[in-house]
Parts: sequence; C-alpha cells; structure tokens
Amino acid sequence: MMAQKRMVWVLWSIGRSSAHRHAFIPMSGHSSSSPIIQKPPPLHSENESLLENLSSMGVDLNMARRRQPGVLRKLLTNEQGLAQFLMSKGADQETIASIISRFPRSITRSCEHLEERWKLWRNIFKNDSEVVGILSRSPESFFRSSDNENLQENITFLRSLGITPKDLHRLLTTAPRTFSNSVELNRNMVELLQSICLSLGGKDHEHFAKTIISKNLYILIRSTNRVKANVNFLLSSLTLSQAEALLLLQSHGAQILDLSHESLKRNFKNLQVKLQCLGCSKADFKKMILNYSLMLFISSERLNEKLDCLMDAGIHIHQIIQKPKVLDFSLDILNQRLQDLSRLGYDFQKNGIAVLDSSKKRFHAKIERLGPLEMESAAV
DNA sequence: CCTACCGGGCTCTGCCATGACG
DNA sequence: CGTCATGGCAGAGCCCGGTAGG
Repeated sequence: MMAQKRMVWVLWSIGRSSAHRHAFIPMSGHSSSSPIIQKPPPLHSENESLLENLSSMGVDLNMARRRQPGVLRKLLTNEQGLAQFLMSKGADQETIASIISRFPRSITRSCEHLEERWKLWRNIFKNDSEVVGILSRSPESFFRSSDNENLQENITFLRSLGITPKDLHRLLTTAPRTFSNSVELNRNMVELLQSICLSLGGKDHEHFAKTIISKNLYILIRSTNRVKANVNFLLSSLTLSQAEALLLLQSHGAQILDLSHESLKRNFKNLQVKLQCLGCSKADFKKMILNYSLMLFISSERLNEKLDCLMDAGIHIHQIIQKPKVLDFSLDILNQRLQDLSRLGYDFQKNGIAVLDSSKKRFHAKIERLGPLEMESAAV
C-alpha cells in the first residue's frame, strides 16, 4: 500500500529535491524486543530535511509547528510543487512562505489537486491575481478542505439559488470560507433562512434567502444555531409583527445576525437600559432599532460614549431615535463635527441633526456655506 | 442649489474542538 | 493514538454618494 502511495507521490513531486525522501529509513537495525530503546528515527519526530526545505523557502517553522505540528512530521509532502504552482500564478516567495507558515497542510496537496481547485476558483474570479490575493489573505479558506467535488457542488448550489455572478464573486472574495463548507452546511443555512421567511408568512422564501445572503455575505459561515437564536431574540424582544420582521431581516437587519448571540443580547440590553434612563418608551426603542438596527453592532461602551457626546452637544435623544444613522460615524468624526457646528452656533433643535450624517465632502461643503469665515478651522 | 432617503462599499481571520478514519 | 476535515467561535463599524424631489 505504501508503495502504491509512493508511486503516486513520485508523479506529484517531479522537480523537487529528493533530499528528504531519503530521510525515510524505517527503523532498521533496532532490536524489536526493546521498543523503548529505539529513539533515533522515531515515528513522532519531525522530518529534518523537510524542515530544512521549508526553512530555505522562508517558512516560519515555529508558526507552522504551532499550527499544524503533524505536517512537519510527514515524510511525503509537496512544498516544492506548491511553491512552483503558486509562483506560476504570480505569487512571490514571501507570500508563499507566509501561506505555508499559516497553513502548513497546504504542502500536502498534490499538483493535480491544486490545478483542479484553482480552476474551480477561477470560474468565479476574473484572473489569477485575485485568487492569489485571497490566498495570501486567508490560506485556510483555500486549503482547509481537499474536497474539490464538494467545492464544485457548492458553486452549483449557490448558483442554483439565483445568486448573481456578481454576488457570487463578492461572496468568494469576502467570505471565502463559505466555499469550503460542506454543501450540506450551506444548504442547512439556506433552508433555515427560507423557513424563517415562511414562518413569518413571507411568500417568496427563495428571494428572501437570496436577499439576506447578498446583504450579509458572512451569513453562510455562521452557525445555524447562532442565526436562529438571534432571529428569535429579535422577534420576541422587539415584539415585531411579521411584516416588520420580514422587512428588517431583508434590510440592515440581515447583518446583525452575525453578532455572537451574547454580544447581540448585551448590546441590545445596554441600549434598552440607556434609553430607559433617558426617559424613552419601549416604542421609542423599537422605532430606533427599526430605523437602523446596525447600531447594535457597536459595543455598549462605545455606543454610550457616542450618545453622551451627542447629547452633551444639545441634541435631544428623540432626534437620535429618529435618525440613529448618525451613530454610524466614529466618535472622532462626531466630536469634530459637533465642535465645528457649535463654533458656528448651529442650532440642532431648529435645524435637525441630519447634517451629521453626511460624507466628509458634503459636510465640509455645508460648513463652508454656513460660515465662510471659519473655513480653515472646519477643514480639519 | 440643497436636502433627505437610501443603499452600497470596505471587510474577516486564526484558532480550537470534535468525530471519522486508519 | 495521530492526522485530517470540518464546524464553530470571538472580536465588535465607518464612510461615501446617487438621486428624487423640494
């Protein structure tokens, strides 16, 4: 059996230094009656010539060892083939070394396997360099699974959902792990989403699932338990009507399904308490979430800071509830803008707070219109 | 010309646990 | 037992501009 494997291996490894194959000398010369004594080429030691090989390629051995120690003990590996392959696709030495360091098992893939997998990815990407980019960003996404058939099935499955080529591209770019999931796992998530739609009285469950995926490209790498828990939590704690829920989940709400359940609950409760302290009603709270649920992404401390800084500037909490999108901006930007506006004597009660929710360009244009004399100070 | 509404773009890996398999 | 493949988790926002309509 070993011999057979080896022959296949030889086909893989053309062009590779044969040094470490010779290191494979089965424990000959040791007395079989004293297994404890046999120390020298023990089964569980690292393959020295492999280490040398990797080292000369610039691989960080300590990192590799920490991540997948077993690979360094292997006798048959394809690091040279992998390197040549990636180089032919435009990766440089440094990138290759980094890929191997971060995901050592990559060197166990055969050249044929690599060719095939690459071809499948290229179905979705425009060119090789895009694939190289993803690989260097996330080697694990490409290499963790060796199941090319599953990859093909995934692509077929996702296409069958009616996901556009553009979204498929975004999906693989943004959440490449999706494609290493088993088709079953992806299908489970899609079916969960569809069943959520149906349970809410939605008519087009396929469109619903597709919409959520395109709004939240990470959804397929979340667990169904998390998504289920988050949806249930939102439905019950906000007492949403079916129509409200369908609407929310197909818009900005799709993204907050990503949060770990604990974070969602924590951020949710914090906001609830905060609003309560400010004298707001339950309806206010609900309205705020429906207006812009993404602020649930913001950690409680940060959100409180933002709310406080807005209110210190004389903005009323009900203005924020009407337009929670202003919380989308960083604390720095908010503070800067509040300063600029207060210098100009801007009256939030009279003029509203929409001015805070604009791009830099538009905000500065606005400031200039409000107070031409203050241009320099407003220009950051 | 100005504003409000609205949606989009960017972005997310690297680690651990577990079960299958040999 | 060791290795592999796979599932799952923690962590926790910001910014831009098209465009309809005043």
